[in-house]
Amino acid sequence: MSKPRPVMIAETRAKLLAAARHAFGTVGYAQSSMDDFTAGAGLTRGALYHHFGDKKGLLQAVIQKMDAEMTARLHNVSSRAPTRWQGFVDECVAYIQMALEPEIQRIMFRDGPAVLGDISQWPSTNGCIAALSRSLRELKADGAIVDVDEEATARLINGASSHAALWIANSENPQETSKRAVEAFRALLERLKKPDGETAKARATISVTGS
Amino acid sequence: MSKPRPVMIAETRAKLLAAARHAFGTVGYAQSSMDDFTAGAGLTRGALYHHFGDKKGLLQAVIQKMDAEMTARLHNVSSRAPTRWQGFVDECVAYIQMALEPEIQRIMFRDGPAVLGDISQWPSTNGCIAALSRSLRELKADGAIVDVDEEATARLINGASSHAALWIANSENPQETSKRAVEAFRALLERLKKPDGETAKARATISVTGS
DNA sequence: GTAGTTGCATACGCCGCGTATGTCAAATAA
DNA sequence: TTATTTGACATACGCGGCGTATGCAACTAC
Repeated sequence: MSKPRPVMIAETRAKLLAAARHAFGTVGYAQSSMDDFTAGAGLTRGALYHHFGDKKGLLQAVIQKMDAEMTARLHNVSSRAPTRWQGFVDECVAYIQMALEPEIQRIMFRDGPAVLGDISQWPSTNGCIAALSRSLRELKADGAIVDVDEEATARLINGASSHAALWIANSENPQETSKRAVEAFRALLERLKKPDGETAKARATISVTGS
Repeated sequence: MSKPRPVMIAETRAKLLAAARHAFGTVGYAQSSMDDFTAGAGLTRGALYHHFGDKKGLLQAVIQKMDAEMTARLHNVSSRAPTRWQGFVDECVAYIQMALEPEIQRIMFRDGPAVLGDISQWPSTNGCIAALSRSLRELKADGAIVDVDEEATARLINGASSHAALWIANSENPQETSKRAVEAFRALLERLKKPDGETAKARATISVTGS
C-alpha cells in the first residue's frame, strides 16, 4: 500500500513547494508564516528546513521552478509562430501577459528581487531573458533587425514588460491599460526592425491592428 | 538657548527620516531594526510611531522625499540641454545613472515596490514618470517623435531603466555593462524619432559616440 | 493656575524565524 | 536476523522585532 521511499520524499518536497508557492503568491513572502503553510500541507517547519535550509532557500526553489515553467511557455509560443519575427513579438506579448498573473507578478517580479537580489544574475535561473536573447540573436542572424546588443536589449525588454504588467495589474481599468501597454510595446518593438521595403509595409499593418 | 518648538519637531522628523533612509538604503528594509536606527539618531521607536504610524509609513515618507529629489534632478538635466530631444535623452540616461546609486536602487526599485506595491500608482509620488511623460508630450507636440502613448511609453522606459540599473549594479564589470546598457537604450530611444532628413543624420552620429 | 494637548519614552506581549534536539523508519552491514 | 547507521521528519527552545498600551513632561489655552 505505502509507496516506495524516494517517491514519498519527492512528494513532501512537492507539497512544500506548492504550499509555499501558493502562500507567497497570495499573501506575499514576508507575510507568509512558515508554520501556517507547512501545517496546511500537513507538515511542520522541520521538513522545510531539512529540504530547503531556510525561508530564502525555499523561495529560491519556488522561483527556479516557476522560471522553468515560464521559459517553457515562452518557447511554446515562439515555436508556434509562422515567422521568427512574429514569434519574437508573440513571445514579448506573452511575457507581459504572464507577468499579469498575480502569482508570477508577486513572486517573480516583486518579492523575488527584493529578497534575493537580481535573480537574473544567478546561474540556472532566468531562462526567460536567455530565451529573449536567443530570439534576438536569431533575428539578427536573419538580418531582420538592426544591429543591437542582444542581451542588453533582452534585459530592457524584460524590464519594460514587468513594469508594464505592474502598471496594468494595479490600474483601475486593467483591460484598457493592457491595450495601451501592449500597443506601446509593439510600437517600440516594431522599430527594432530594419526599415526596408517589405518590412515597412508589414509595420504599417501591425501598428494598426493592436492586440 | 533652546530652539522654538516647531523646529525641534521638524528636526526629529528629519533625523528619523535620515536615519531610516540610511538604514533602508544600506542593509535593506526588512533587515533594518527600528530600535537600532532610532537609537542611532538619539531617539526611540516611540517617536517613530508617533510621526509615521508604522514601519511602512516611514518607508512611504522616505520614498516620497527621494522621489521629489529625483524629479528635481531630472528636471535640472533636461532644462540644461540645448534641444528638447537632447534633453529627453539626457533625462533617460540620468535616470539610469540615478538608479545605479545603491540607496536609490535599494529603496526605490527593490524594497519600495515589494513592501508598498506599485508606487507609481499612488497620488503624489513618482514624479519621475510624470516628468518623462511630460517630455514625451512636448516632443510629440513639436512633431519630433512618432505618435505614441506618452504615459505608456514613459512607463516602459521607466521599467527598462530600473532593470538596466539592476543589471549593471550586479554585474561583474559595471563599467562595461553600463556602456552596453546605455548604448542599447540610446538605440531604442533613437527609434522613437521620426525618420526624416535631418534627424536621420543626427541618429547616425549619436549611435556611434555612445556614452 | 488649571485643564487639555502634544511629543516622545517606557513597558509589555505576541509572533515568527532559526537552531538544537529528539524520534522513528528505512537502509546497510555483520 | 540482528545491530548500526543514516536520513526524514517532528518537537522544543530562545531570541529578536514589531505594534500597542501606557506614562510623563513640556507646552498651550483660557
